[in-house]
Amino acid sequence: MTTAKPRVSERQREMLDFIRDYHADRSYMPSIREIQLGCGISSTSVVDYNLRLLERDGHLKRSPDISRAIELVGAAPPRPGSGGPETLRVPLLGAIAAGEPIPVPEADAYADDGDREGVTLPPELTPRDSRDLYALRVKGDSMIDAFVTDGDIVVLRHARDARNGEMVAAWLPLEDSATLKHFHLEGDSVRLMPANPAMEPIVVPADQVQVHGKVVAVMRRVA
Amino acid sequence: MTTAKPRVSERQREMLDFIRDYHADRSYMPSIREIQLGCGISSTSVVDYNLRLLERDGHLKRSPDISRAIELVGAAPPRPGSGGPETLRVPLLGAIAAGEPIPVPEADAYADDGDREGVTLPPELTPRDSRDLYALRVKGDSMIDAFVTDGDIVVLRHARDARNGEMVAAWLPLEDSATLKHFHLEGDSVRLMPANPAMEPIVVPADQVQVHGKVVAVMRRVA
DNA sequence: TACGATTGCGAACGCGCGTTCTTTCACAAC
DNA sequence: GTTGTGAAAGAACGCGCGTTCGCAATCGTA
Repeated sequence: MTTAKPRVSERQREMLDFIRDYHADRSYMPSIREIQLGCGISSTSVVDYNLRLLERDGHLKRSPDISRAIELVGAAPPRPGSGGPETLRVPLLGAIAAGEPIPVPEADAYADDGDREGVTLPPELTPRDSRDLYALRVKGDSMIDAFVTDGDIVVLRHARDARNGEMVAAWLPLEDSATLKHFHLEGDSVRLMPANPAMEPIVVPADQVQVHGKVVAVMRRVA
Repeated sequence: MTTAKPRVSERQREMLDFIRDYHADRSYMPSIREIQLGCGISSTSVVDYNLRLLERDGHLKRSPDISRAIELVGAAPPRPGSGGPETLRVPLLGAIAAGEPIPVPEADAYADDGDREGVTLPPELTPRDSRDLYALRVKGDSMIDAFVTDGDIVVLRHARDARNGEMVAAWLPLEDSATLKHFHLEGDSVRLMPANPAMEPIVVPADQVQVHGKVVAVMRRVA
């Protein structure tokens, strides 16, 4: 445990408990005003103030301007197995490169565990939620400035959307191609940043891009 | 399982998948407009319409007038099992950064397998010769152009020399510090290239540099 | 062909809810 | 004393986002 978590005030402790309980009960998060009411606080700004501190100390994450966008980071859902360092096998579904198609990670890809290619993910690289993971081999240097280069293996989690700045596997239906890019939603259009100064960003209407997954880990074997 | 769940349309299936993935990723729920975008639907009212049907059929629960107030009723999917091919455990000996000392990988470091930190190396990253391996955590961006950045874990094989161009952990006895650099032997002086245009290469006589190991693999966990 | 039900589309409307600005009070530093 | 800082309070402000209403397209049934 490397998370540095200084003093939590009594009030912050109560807020964390409330949020945890609320989220366990419903499965969505409470609003600031609900936290205010649930903890007997007399102003929303106090809730905001303490949430800000809790985020600074790594107890939770917030997405600005989004309703009920609180993520609790501390308590990971209990792993089903014991406690030991387990490795995870994820399917290696193919390659991804600028301008080349990639196979879609279908559900049946997880079903047959046969001789399909795969990579083993060490626990150090395994995210908290280990579902819907798959791996792709990187072709080309479109993400050269994001420390991802030709031949790397990227591990992705299947997702249909992304937050700004995240590295995603983006599918362009019109061109029938997919790339690894940084995702930026700007109004109604999406900008895909190649993270390579030699390459142009791609800007398309938001409905002409489909996110297939977001990168959660990178592995490389140096010659 | 007593839930009566009639026909789910293709679109509803997609929406359920999207919501599930979204909630697994963040821990809050998507808004109607996010579902619209994520599933390629052209109107929010269509999303609302289908959510209404999904709620009627018991696939989820909604709280009216509350943002992102969707509850999935289905059971959480089981975690994928463990079990994989042979992985290799290598000791994580510390950190390496421009201008900071690193501990020397001594032989006894491998001896005690106790509570010293370590990383698990998947077979895909394991070199043919798996002896004398150790790992370091990268501090700083001195190798930013070599696709290695702050926080990465580099796996090295213990070595006292290197060929030109290889990435090595170099020890400078005079400064009592070590760095991750590209190694270049030129006559009887050594040039250590930072692979970062903002940083100056280091040129020193060959007897003032000591190679400690060469990088054989890189691992990174993306936030 | 007619007609209602189903499904989908787009655009307002209006509350939900995060954010910010101003004030206040306690306490420590100088 | 003055100054600075952490904690709290209350009130607006304004975008986020669920909701609703009008209207087209498709389909089943008479």
